[in-house]
Amino acid sequence: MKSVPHVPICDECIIKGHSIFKDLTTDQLDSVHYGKGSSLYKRGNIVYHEGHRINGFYCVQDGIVKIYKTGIDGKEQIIRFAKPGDIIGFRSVLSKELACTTAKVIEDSVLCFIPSENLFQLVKENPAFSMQLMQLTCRELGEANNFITDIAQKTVRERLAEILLILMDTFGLDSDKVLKISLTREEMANMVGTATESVIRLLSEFKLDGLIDLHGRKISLLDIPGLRKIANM
Amino acid sequence: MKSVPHVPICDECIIKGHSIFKDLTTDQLDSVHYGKGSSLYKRGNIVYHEGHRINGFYCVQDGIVKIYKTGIDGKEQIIRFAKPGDIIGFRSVLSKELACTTAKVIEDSVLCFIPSENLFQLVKENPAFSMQLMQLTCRELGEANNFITDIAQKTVRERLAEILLILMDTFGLDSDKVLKISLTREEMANMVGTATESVIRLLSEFKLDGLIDLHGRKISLLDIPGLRKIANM
DNA sequence: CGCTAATTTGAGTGACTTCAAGCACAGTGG
DNA sequence: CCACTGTGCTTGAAGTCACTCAAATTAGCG
Repeated sequence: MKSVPHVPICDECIIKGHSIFKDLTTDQLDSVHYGKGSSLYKRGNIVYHEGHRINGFYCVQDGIVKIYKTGIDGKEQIIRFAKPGDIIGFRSVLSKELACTTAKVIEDSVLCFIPSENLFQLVKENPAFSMQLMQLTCRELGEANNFITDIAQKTVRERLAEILLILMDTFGLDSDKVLKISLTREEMANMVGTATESVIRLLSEFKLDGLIDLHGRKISLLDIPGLRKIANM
Repeated sequence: MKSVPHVPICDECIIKGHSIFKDLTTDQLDSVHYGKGSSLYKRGNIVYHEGHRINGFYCVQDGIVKIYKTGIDGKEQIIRFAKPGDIIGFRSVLSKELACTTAKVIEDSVLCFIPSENLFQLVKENPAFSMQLMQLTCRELGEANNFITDIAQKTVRERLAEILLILMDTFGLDSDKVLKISLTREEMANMVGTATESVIRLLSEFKLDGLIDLHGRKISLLDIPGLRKIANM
């Protein structure tokens, strides 16, 4: 990572409008802005490491960050992806625990770092901000519970179809119905909780059934209702 | 459920000391106390239903409540158990979503119901309380992430051993090393995310290996290090 | 410098194995 | 007596292993 020539101004940040920061006063937004640092992270950079202490959280200004846990013999379990406007690392800051996940950049990113004290100060003086933060964690918790149920009850095939649809909802499709996020088959396997080979096999099956089309990492979702049916949603 | 003859007084509630309520002023505790209702719930009673709106949350005064989601063809996925001092339903209240889980009493319980407005009021006027609540949800989120990784990567055998240890940590053992919570094999299966038969078979295996002892629903944990080894912890 | 050669990384396949689900049925005990 | 526990047997989904092939990176070198 390296520092960014032009530090993005929170006040002007597109992120402001629809994020947890939307209830901050101009003064509070300024305090975030002046307290923060911004850095450019290249693909592959680690933002923070599982088990390490972090003394602040990050706001994704640009790029995509993969949040994952490392399980048995180093196998990754991807928890979520953070895209512009999302914040990462706040869970560990708030609960005052060590980071329980690793954050790795998968598309060159600009991240703003906001120190813990700043966060705690805002919670103290702005109840609306606290509510936003709480709602965010509660929504994430709800999603985590859904995922637990899926992973425990659905087949790999169902989960893979579901993940494709979730990726579509999160990152969208471009003109040719191609998913706007590029993942390796291994990463997809680490989301679904299966082996890389199984993902490869199932994706070709989906292609054979006319549900999707494959060109390397480009995956086009051709038959969304069909995928939804397989995913049991 | 039926109303309790003697409404437990928050001020005197043992729960107060170690719960999210510990930072409330006497006035605030009073407001919770006078705004709340208490009811006795018998085993099998449903406290709230997945998909329904709930206009408040519950504090478990006594008993055990099972929190679960209903997945494909009605199969339960147990998310957690709530014991005295725990609060349930707050996730949906805070995120202003419909309940994403069902809460069912598995040991006769006394639950205090605290209306949403009351909760929002406290968040507004007591930042320390907000912090407690946030830390609670963040810790739960961390646990959920752990569970996702486990269920995605560990075998049923490993998960079952782990669940036994988690139940020990949560509910403790009595004099004879017997787990202080009584679950059906099906409920254990619904925690682990497996079939009832698999739980039965694995429990007998564990017994054969001298790790546990079985007397109906009474499960004694004989060799905790052994279980920990199997669970990969 | 430019242009192969060498290495790495990811996608894809086939053969084989194994874990665990599902079904059917037999006890059993509150 | 019905819900729960327990057992045997079968089958299938998915994991593992062992490769090939293609593309992308890096290194080597005249």
